[in-house]
Amino acid sequence: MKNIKVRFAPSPTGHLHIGGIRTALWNFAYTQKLKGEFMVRIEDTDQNRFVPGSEAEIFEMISAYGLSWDSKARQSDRIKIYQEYAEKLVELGAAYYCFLTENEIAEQKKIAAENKIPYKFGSQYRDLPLAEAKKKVAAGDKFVIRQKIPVGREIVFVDQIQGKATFNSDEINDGVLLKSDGFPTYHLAVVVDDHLMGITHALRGTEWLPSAPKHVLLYEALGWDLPEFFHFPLILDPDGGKLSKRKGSVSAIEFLKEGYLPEAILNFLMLLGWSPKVEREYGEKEREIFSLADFIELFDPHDLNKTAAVFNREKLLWFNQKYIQMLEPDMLVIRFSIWLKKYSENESLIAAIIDRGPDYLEKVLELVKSRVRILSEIPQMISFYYQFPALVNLSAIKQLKNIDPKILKTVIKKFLVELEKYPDFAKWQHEDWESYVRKLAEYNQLKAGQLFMALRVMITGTPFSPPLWETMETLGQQEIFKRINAYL
RNA sequence: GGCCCUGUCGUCUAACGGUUAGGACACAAGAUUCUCAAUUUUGUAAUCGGAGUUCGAUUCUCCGCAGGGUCACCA
Repeated sequence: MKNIKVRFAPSPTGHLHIGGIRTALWNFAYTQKLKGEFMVRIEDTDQNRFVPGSEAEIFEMISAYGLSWDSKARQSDRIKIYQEYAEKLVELGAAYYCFLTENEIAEQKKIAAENKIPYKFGSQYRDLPLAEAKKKVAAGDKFVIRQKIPVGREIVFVDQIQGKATFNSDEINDGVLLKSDGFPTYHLAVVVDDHLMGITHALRGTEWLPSAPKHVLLYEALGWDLPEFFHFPLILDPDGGKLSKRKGSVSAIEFLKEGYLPEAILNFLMLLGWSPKVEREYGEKEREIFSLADFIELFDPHDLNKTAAVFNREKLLWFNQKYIQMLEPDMLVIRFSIWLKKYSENESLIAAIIDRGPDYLEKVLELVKSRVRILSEIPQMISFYYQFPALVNLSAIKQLKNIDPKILKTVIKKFLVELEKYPDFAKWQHEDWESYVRKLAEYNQLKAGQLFMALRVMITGTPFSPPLWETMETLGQQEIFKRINAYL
């Protein structure tokens, strides 16, 4: 069996969509599994939609998500080739020069609409003798090359996911193959490239299924073998339709900015339209955590679902939290530091973090780890470990409502005074802090929980924080003194 | 609207024509607990509707209905 070759073929028209990462993942995984070749082909044949920098971002994102390519190509480098094949198709009678202008076509549509009849494209140049067409071309007439779709033909091909697909050629119109600017359209370029580059398996979204018969016709005209087609379903928005911007990020780079871990996103994405084919005991918990390596081993595009999947952001968040929890402490430090440098704009916090060093950061991160879903939540959560928190009105805290502020103040003062009697308190561990504060509450007949809360708010600036004792240990006595003093 | 595809808990999904229709996220309740989380236990929740085939249908067929894709000199 010959080696497989697949391609991921994005257009540089803006940020790479997260669905593109899924497409790339499936293509990549399949080649990794079968030791094939994975090509990234930049489909930049629309000069109007070209966005500078977008191509570089595509490659950057593929790498950032842990994937890699074996080869790459750019369609704008291959214009000559497409032109040759367009002309060859004309010679073969599978295409023709068309001199209809866009205005003339618009006029056709308008007339159809006025007469309330469905519009069907038709060109009087379809059967113009080639010699005459060439004469017009030589004379400098503007033209496009259109595919000459045969009349009354049934086009049948097999899709590995959708099954046998049958289309009637009469429902397809003579689409443009070569535009008047000399660039090919997708339909020409994809067929020429896939053949010339030796693509064996074409994995792409179902939005391409309706145009697949056009491609089949082109393969046929040129006498080429079809690749295996896999048209997989789209990712849907919770509101229906394609995944849209309104409810959150949609581009690969935005998810990274928000502090999602690529491996978590990959794990989420691989399960959108696919599930592992494994024997399961009835009622058994099913595995959902898969590394890229696991996935490569298990994935087969033939197992892909036919149904579109809704992008469930809650579940993505859950995956991300899981992956953060699974990170070793030192790895979390590294991952967070990289994210911070790249995407955070909180300069003062960044400076403070660098100043205190990685060991301190590691301690701090371990305290917030189980509370973090995405990395961008961390700065807010850890800032009090680095910066003096804002003063809070204690009586506004729910748990401190029915406690006399005077009594509280007295106890807090005692807390500081008593503490000085212990010579080695600078080295106190969290257990020491805990037993000390508990005793203090007991002697003063204060509810332990209330004293804890008061200290928590004074030290951290918020009623929701990581464990108090560990936090005190981490901050150290000097800092605790300063913060509590601010309330006296 | 034409053509094509798809309908299992709210969502992602599992189930040789035979299971009390399973798992995960979310949600709810309990346990744990210094707060918030995390963890853990339990629970609520689905085969779109109608005919047929069959001893038996989530699974096969047909008809409805619903959702999606597509009908560009965009990919």
